[in-house]
Amino acid sequence: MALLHGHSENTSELLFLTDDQLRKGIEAMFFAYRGFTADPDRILAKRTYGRAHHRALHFIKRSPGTTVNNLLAILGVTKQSLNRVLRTLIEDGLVLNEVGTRDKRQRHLTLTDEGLEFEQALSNAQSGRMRAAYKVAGAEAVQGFRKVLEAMMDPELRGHYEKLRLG
Amino acid sequence: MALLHGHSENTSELLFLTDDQLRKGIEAMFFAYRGFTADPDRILAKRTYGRAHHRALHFIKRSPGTTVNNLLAILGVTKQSLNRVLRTLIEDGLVLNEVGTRDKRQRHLTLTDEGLEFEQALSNAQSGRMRAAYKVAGAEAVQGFRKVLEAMMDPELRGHYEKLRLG
DNA sequence: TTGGAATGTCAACAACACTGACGTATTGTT
DNA sequence: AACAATACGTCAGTGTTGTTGACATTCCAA
Repeated sequence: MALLHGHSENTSELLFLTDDQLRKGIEAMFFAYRGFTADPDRILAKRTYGRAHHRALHFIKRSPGTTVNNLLAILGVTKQSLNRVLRTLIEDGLVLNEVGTRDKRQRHLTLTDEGLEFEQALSNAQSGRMRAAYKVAGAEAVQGFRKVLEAMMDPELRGHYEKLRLG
Repeated sequence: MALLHGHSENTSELLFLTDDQLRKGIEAMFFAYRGFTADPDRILAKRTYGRAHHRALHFIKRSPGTTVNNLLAILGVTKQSLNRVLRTLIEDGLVLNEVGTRDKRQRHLTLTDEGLEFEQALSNAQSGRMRAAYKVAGAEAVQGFRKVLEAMMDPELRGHYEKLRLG
């Protein structure tokens, strides 16, 4: 590859693309994701809930009144898997399931007051660590952090991510 | 909080610590991690392996001759869980399990040629996407990316991460 | 009215994690 | 030599989360 270019870029500016740098990035993602989920996991365990419950609560809060199908697309799981999670959340009174008015096939999902409260606890735990990390790393690093993450997403998922940013 | 300081920092330099920015970071982590694991997952599925196998193979390759206890500390799972994975990898001839010479209680784990080959395929798939993301984001962004991730790790896990960097 | 889309549900299964208990070497300590 | 601790493996049971496949219901739209 170095033979294809005569510029000095290859030895000085592209050093961040070496196998070693990529491996470090991979390992950083692995260890960081563990930290990323550790705090909410502790809260979830008290209720015999898991990360799937957290994810559902998060995206229902972000898009109140969202449909099951929309949630399926964002979460990327089967309807059977999501349904199991939603059923327990509805039974436990954290999520409200209302038949659509325009299209009565659709179910619109909303958080109840208890659901909002629980989601807030999870969110606080997770964003607490994120805030600490942001503070340590600084504003510039945060920009780079998000830039790389966004480039790493599947294009289809990036679409969902962008859409959420506007909401 | 803004009341506690008289500087202009609070409105200009600390805007990256708003709830909105933190939420975006959280969602970016969620969607990016999906992309991060998508490619190796496809390869693993062909063998009825999962991410646990990938992780074991990765860290055994990184630290050839590592012991079971060391791997347990890095992966953060129970020995029963790791044992299930290691057993299949050993049975399938991807991992070598040798009794220690200095301490015969320990088992030293190494990849066989076939194990190295399979790990390489997984690694190529994963680092391919990482390389593409790095290229798009640029060297500076990559620095920030790693900085934030490292700050997000549990201190104990960061220790393992740092140790691996030296190896 | 017929076809298809959205949703829900039942059953079976697998990966991966957990706890708890027990067994077997081996090593270190008293 | 006796005992405790360590390293590893294993059996049994449980739970979350994901999967496929099949089938029913409700409802919109052509």
